[in-house]
Amino acid sequence: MTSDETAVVTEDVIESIERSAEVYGLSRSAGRVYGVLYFADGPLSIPELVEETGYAKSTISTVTRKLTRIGMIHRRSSQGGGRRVRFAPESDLWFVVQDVFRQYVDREMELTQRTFERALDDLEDLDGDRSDRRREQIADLAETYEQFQTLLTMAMNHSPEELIAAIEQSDLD
Amino acid sequence: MTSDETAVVTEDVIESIERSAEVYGLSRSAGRVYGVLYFADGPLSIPELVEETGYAKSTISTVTRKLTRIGMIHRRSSQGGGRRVRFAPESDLWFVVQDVFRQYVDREMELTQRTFERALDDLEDLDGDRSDRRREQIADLAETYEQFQTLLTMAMNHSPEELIAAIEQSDLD
DNA sequence: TTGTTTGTTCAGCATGAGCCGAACAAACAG
DNA sequence: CTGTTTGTTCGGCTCATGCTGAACAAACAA
Repeated sequence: MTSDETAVVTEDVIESIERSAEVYGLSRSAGRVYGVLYFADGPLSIPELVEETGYAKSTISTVTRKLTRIGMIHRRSSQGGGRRVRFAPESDLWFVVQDVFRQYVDREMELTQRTFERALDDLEDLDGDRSDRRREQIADLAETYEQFQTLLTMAMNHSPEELIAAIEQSDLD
Repeated sequence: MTSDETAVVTEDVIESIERSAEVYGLSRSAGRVYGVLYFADGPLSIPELVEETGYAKSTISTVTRKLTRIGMIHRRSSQGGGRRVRFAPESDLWFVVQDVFRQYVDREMELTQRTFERALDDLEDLDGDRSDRRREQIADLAETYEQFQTLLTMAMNHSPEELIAAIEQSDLD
């Protein structure tokens, strides 16, 4: 731990990353680990992360596994041989968001739409004002949901630059 | 509680709404309350919601307050006079999303950007390789974040139809 | 071999959120 | 006024989650 005038400034930014991590459903420790790795001079091992973050070894082990699974950090394993594993941050966060979306949200939305479709099928056979109203209500819900789904799927297949350009372009009309 | 052949089908849809509510950071009970109101024949009072959902009165009171605050349901108060308050669902969910975003996420992101700017200012005065590297790293982060911010802000100022059309249009190039 | 370092797993503790029932306040009906 | 209905607030319970320390396994060094 060498003397470093930039440490204080960096600390503020890492705390900000911590808070953002929490907003997006990760733990504070996960944000801290990512932040430390982001500013590190190279990949860090678990003991080094323990030293830098102050968290227990077990916490670092769990957190690094989770962050690796969602692609926010990467294992630079077997570098220089040995058992020692090192972690490096993924700097393209948009890529991470897209990947997480594809794994979780997308699946959930498809399941929901399937439920709507099945409900509409079941109502097909029924007569009466009530079932007519239900059909309409569920069809409305399904349409809104499908719109969200379409929008998010399209967003996940483009870069932020492309999306911003597309919307700006359409605003010129 | 009259006999209703559509109840079974509706139940599946409400459960689906419950799960979606959880995904977006609300409680299961909040999803249930919204679902019941969505399919109700008119605004419901707290005792009626207790009857329909099975939750305790205190839970309904808390949940309706929260849903009202974020605009997912509305108080149809003082209808027919008296103290009895009734709740109706907001059917335009995109509107709700936009509103919640403006209140919470937007504020959080602006705060984060302010932190980045302050950090860059502080680093201005320092010399040396390390502070040069820090400046670059933080500038990268800030740029990514600003891109997200821009994108989301733009999304919040358009309808889903407009957004989908804009992206589809740009895909034709 | 024996000792050291690295990494994982697991039981236990603390904290926070959701929900409940009870107590309370407010409005109305008789 | 007394009793009933509606709505809010609060203490307490339960469950999930983050974090820890300790025990364990695996690789290396002596």
